[in-house]
Amino acid sequence: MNHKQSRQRQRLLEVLKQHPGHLRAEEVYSKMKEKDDKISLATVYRNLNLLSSLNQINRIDHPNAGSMYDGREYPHYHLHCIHCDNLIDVPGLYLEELNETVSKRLNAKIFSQQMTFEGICEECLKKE
Amino acid sequence: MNHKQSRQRQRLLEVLKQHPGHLRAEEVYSKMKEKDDKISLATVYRNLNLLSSLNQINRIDHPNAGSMYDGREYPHYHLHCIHCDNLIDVPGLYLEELNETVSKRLNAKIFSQQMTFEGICEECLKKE
DNA sequence: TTCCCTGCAAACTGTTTGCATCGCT
DNA sequence: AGCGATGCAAACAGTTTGCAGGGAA
Repeated sequence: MNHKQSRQRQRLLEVLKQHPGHLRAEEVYSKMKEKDDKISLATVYRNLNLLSSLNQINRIDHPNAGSMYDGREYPHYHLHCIHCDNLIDVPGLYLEELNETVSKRLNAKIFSQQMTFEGICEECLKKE
Repeated sequence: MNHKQSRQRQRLLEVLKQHPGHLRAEEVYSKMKEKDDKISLATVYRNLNLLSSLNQINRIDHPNAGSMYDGREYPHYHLHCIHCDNLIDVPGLYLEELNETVSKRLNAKIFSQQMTFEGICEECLKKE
């Protein structure tokens, strides 16, 4: 399919690139409305889907809250803290090796990957 | 919380242990009904949640179809084929090292992890 | 002018929950 | 007896879709 450039899609991308953390669709939606960008939730979803399928943004499956998105450009993993429910970025260790080894072993083609560690983050460990 | 042993939970675990692939809640439900096990979908969900929080089964977030479960006992990753939409098991390479490095770097405690590669599986590549 | 994009609302899917009852221990 | 587990149906949350109108190329 051929894509046109729309104000909404452009702004949505900016919102994600500028935000340091992770956002769910609803949050992107309200962030854009705060900025006076008229947009509907359906459009947010459509653009999140489009952009992540083009690998321009990352979709992360949050175990308790649907999908979350980030605009990070370098490959990374996530730690999901089962106490505070936050996602924390983790450097993408062994990524090259993993992709190569896996694609060779399975004779598959790999485009991206998503690694989520389940555990307890530093903050929450301190509180215990 | 204290758990009792119930027929339904026991059988549900058997179903998952015996099945070589991955199942979603609805599929577990119908597999159990085929076997004349009376069970409700709500109970399937409750037990899947319980067992996976006890790490007796694995929950995998399927990008297009909610959660899937497997009863595998060895740690492994998954390849999600974007053509046929299947999940394929992948050996859990570098897992020890990853867990150790990540928990040290973030000062976090890690209980489990979930890695999903997005790509095209061997079968589907052949068909192209 | 042509298609893609959008807004709105309705529809859907997967999952959770309240309540009364059942059944381990 | 006591408390967790279950079934049923209703409720929910997140996401998708049909349709008519708007806007890039």
